[in-house]
Amino acid sequence: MENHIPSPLNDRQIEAVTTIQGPMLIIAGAGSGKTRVITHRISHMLRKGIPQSAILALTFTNKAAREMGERVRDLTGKKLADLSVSTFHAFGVRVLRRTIHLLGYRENFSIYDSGDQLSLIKETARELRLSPDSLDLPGTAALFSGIKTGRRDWDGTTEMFRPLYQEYLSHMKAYNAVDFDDLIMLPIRIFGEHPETLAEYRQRYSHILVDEFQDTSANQYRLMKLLADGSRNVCVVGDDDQSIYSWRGANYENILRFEQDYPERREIKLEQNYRSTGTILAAANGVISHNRNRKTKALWTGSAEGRPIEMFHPEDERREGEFIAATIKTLMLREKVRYQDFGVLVRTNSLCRALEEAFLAEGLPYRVSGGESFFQRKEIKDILSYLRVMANPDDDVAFLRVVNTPRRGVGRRTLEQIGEAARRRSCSLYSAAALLTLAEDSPLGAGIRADLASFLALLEEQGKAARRPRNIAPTVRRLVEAVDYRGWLHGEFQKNDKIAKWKLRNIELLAQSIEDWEKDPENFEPGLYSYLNRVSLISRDDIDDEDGKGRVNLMTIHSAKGLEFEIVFLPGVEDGIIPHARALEESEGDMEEERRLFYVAITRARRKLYISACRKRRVMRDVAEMSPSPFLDEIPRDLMVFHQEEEPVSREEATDYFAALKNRLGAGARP
DNA sequence: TAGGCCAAGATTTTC
DNA sequence: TCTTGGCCTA
Repeated sequence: MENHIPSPLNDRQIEAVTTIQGPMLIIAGAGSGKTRVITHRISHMLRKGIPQSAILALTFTNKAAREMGERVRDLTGKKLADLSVSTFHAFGVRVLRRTIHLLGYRENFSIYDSGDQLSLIKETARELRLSPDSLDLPGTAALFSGIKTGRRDWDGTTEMFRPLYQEYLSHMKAYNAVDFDDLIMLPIRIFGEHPETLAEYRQRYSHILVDEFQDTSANQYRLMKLLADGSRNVCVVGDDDQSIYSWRGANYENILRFEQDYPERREIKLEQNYRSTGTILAAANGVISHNRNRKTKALWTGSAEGRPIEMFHPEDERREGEFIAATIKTLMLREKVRYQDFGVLVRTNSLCRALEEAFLAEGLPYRVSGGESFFQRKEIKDILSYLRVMANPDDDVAFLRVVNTPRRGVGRRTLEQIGEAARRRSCSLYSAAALLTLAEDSPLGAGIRADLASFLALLEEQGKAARRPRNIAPTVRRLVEAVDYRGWLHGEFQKNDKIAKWKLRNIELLAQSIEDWEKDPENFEPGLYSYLNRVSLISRDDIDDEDGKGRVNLMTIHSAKGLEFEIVFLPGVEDGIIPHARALEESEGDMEEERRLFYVAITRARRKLYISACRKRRVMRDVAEMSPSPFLDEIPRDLMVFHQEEEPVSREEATDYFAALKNRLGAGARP
């Protein structure tokens, strides 16, 4: 059997791949070939005769799930339609699609993302007459999430928000809506309250695998354990040093918990790094060794030292961008590095802008993952909200979003009246609106009643259409016409016609993507509900992977986890950015998480690492003096070379330089 | 009562 | 820089 396994796997890796019964903990250091181990392990299981439908692999991002699925397919040469590789949240949705009725929800439930959540909290606060300035919305949302998932409890300072929370919950239930936390919590509840359902799932999934285990939350762990305790064939793969999602409830102590819960486990440490040069690894080790809460491990590499890490201190973020763009161009010419082999990794999305400007100016093709996702764009959310109301008329948040977009004369007063009616009858805004258009004693004027009535009729009619098989995309196109979204956009952006055109194009792209999805022969469930479920979980990194070739990658460190690049640039390595000032405010322990983040950033690089820290930086409206990140002191000095700030190379000079270089190379002459 | 205009405030990371 | 909320006008 073993000779089916490609030779480059080392002994530990082979052990990790071939031990498929019983619990297993794999501690996989950065660059230790983790993904290969996981994909080989799955294909090994398949070869051993474990049916694909019995395997459940859980990951963190859609991207990771998709890549894992693809790799296994490549490895086995099979389609594997029954193999479950998905994110925890997507798995939660699948469970809920089948079982949510057990909790009294209907199957057309809406999934609220954080934006929807914020609008609901805001709306609820308004109803409760809470003064809006006493309310820190994101903070409240974080509190609610903490309460719901059991990470926090009410205390002296938060107690006052309790009624708001209760109200929030009852609204969610009334709207037939769930939030991201619910996608984990509700399956746990269902499994707890309905042992026969749990038994079914245990029966089905005899082999469970969890990737990025250090990022599982306490509840994801519970969910995993519920499923795994049937067979106890559960394999978790993680690295405590790369735990960077504690703000989302991730808890690397799950590794310790796993060791307690599964005392019979096999434990394997993968410590050989196949990715980076000795220099880069030494820098990473230097940094991470300052963390006190970690499992000791010694990452080593057989690779050569490689070249030193280059440090820059540009004057401001503009210079920084120019420097990075120019360096990329130089390296491409001198070392024949391809665009896609560069990764530019930032702590916060806001740092992207200056870099993008520089790349645009230099004509460097780049790809940003992160920032505003396609599905977060206003025009897209508008259209999707229309679909959501059609699917689930009880979804008040979606209703509010579309009821006056494009404007149809429904203003504040009208909405108040609809809201009042809804409260009195405890029904949705949609039903209340329907009622008020008909009622004899309606407080609404005749004009507005007619407008509302035709709006509701439109939703009704298009909703029916959208439910017909493979008819979502045509419905979207018809809808755009019917509400004259085009005319509205042109009106809204009179001064800038380009924006209007661009937004319309986005909508057409959306319609196109829906059409592709509906027509995909491998899509076994092409309905409206399943479409909406699906798009709610699509986040930033999920589109345009095809044309990612030939572009420089610009992304946050968080979204770079699991990826690697020949050459990595880390801009903005300044105190207050990494470690991030806001993160440190929350608690002291977050310093270690920030350090892990920096560690993850460094270990993405295969061959060469550039780090820069600006002296000044624009922050919102004004310019702030910056100082270098304290983490830089943790990198051994002898691994770095410092660059004085040079005059930025102008475009003409650069062109001259390249021309000269080409001449020289062409002539075969030496400098 | 709806919608336009202006000023102030704001954002760490993702499913 | 962009978004949101409040105020004013029609």
